[in-house]
Amino acid sequence: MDIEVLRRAPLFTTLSDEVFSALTEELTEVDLSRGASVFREGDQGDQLYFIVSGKIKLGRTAPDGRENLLAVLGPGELFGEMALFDPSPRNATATAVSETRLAGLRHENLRKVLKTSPEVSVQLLQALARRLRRTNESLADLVFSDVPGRVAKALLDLADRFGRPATDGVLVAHELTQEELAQLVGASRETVNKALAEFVQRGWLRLEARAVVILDIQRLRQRSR
Amino acid sequence: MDIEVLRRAPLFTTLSDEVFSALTEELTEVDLSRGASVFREGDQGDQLYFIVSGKIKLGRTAPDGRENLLAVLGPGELFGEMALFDPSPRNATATAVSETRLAGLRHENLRKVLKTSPEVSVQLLQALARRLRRTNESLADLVFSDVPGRVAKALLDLADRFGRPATDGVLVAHELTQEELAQLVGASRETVNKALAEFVQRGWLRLEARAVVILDIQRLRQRSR
DNA sequence: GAGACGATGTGACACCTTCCACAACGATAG
DNA sequence: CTATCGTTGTGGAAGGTGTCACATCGTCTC
Repeated sequence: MDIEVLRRAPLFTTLSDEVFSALTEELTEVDLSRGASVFREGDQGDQLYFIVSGKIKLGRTAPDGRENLLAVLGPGELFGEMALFDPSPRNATATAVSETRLAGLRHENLRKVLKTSPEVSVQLLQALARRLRRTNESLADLVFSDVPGRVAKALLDLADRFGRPATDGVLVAHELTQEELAQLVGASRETVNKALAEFVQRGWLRLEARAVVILDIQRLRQRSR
Repeated sequence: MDIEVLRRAPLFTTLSDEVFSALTEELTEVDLSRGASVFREGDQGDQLYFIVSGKIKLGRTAPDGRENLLAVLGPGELFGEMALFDPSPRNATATAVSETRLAGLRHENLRKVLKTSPEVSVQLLQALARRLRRTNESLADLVFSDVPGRVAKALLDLADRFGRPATDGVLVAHELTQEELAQLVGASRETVNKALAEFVQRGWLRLEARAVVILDIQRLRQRSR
């Protein structure tokens, strides 16, 4: 188990070495390949997960089968925390977007940590507050922006979190298909594809396999408002 | 200050009498009339609020002036908690929908309580988790449902929280204008008005001044899916 | 290399929703 | 009582998006 990533995660940086090592004893390692699910909507579950490496998408399925992504999370981020405090079934499905390694923590073990080091609860509160803020943001975007605007915003957000400087811009290896990107912004694949094509045609982007290179971040940012 | 409502609120029910009375010493009373704001988007603020009586809407404003409601909250509910843990400006404006009385609690005072009774942090975590769950729900609705469906859903939700049995159905005194209801479901006032008119015409609803009476909750529920 | 299959690119059309326009209604102030 | 202003009720045009339909491309397998 690669504990370095965990040590650096906000939730644990404040912990003393002793508490932290006691905690790592309790962690369960989970490995997933693309498309594999950690849990599904409706499941019972009381486990909290940290992403050690890879990416996880949180999605919901409508009765008619359509899907919608709530978030795409990367290394260092956590999910499944709601099950710990709001005792109802999982309200989303968590699926690996790429090869992914997780560390799982059971409710009872987290309890122990919360007892011995209450500052962890503040960290958890912060994590939840941030997530709520992001979700509120997405909600406002859905109401205010058109599809191209939401695509631009999603790309910028992905760039912030997964982007790496390249020779001619920022490489965003999001590892999502256009179908998944469409589910993330709440639109059809076709419309997203046309939005992307327009951005490419304007010279703001270059498309690669499950990745984009942002060439003109200024214009893209302007279009996202 | 009417402390009965606070005593019953989930956040405080677990507190001992001593801790609770120490806490109430720290509360600030705030009275608002319809349209008055507690805080605005972009404000700095480190206060958490409980609704003693009345209703509060949390809204966001787009650069072009359009508005969008994140939630409408009633007695016993709390808001403004994100400012405590995610140290950035308010990302929403809180406005009274009717005559409203609030109890405000400053960050430093909450800290004190968290120290002496850590179970409060679990309650706060639960409150945030519930809110996140609700927001995720709204997000999915925006993607999956058409405007009439979202209106039906919003009415059912308001009925759950503010409804009272009446002679011929459930009276929902939401106190919102159709404009506000439209902002809540993320649609234009006109479209919402037409959806309501259709429901009335089908005999599912009766409209009253800033209220509705739900006559056929079954059909309405069916339409909301 | 030949299929096969998933992912991507693109056009046409239908439909829902917004936007604009205007009428009707109700409460409040003078 | 009347004028005003916010709210509600409705119709029609314009525009964005989803759906459908197919072509193209790439990768993996045999």
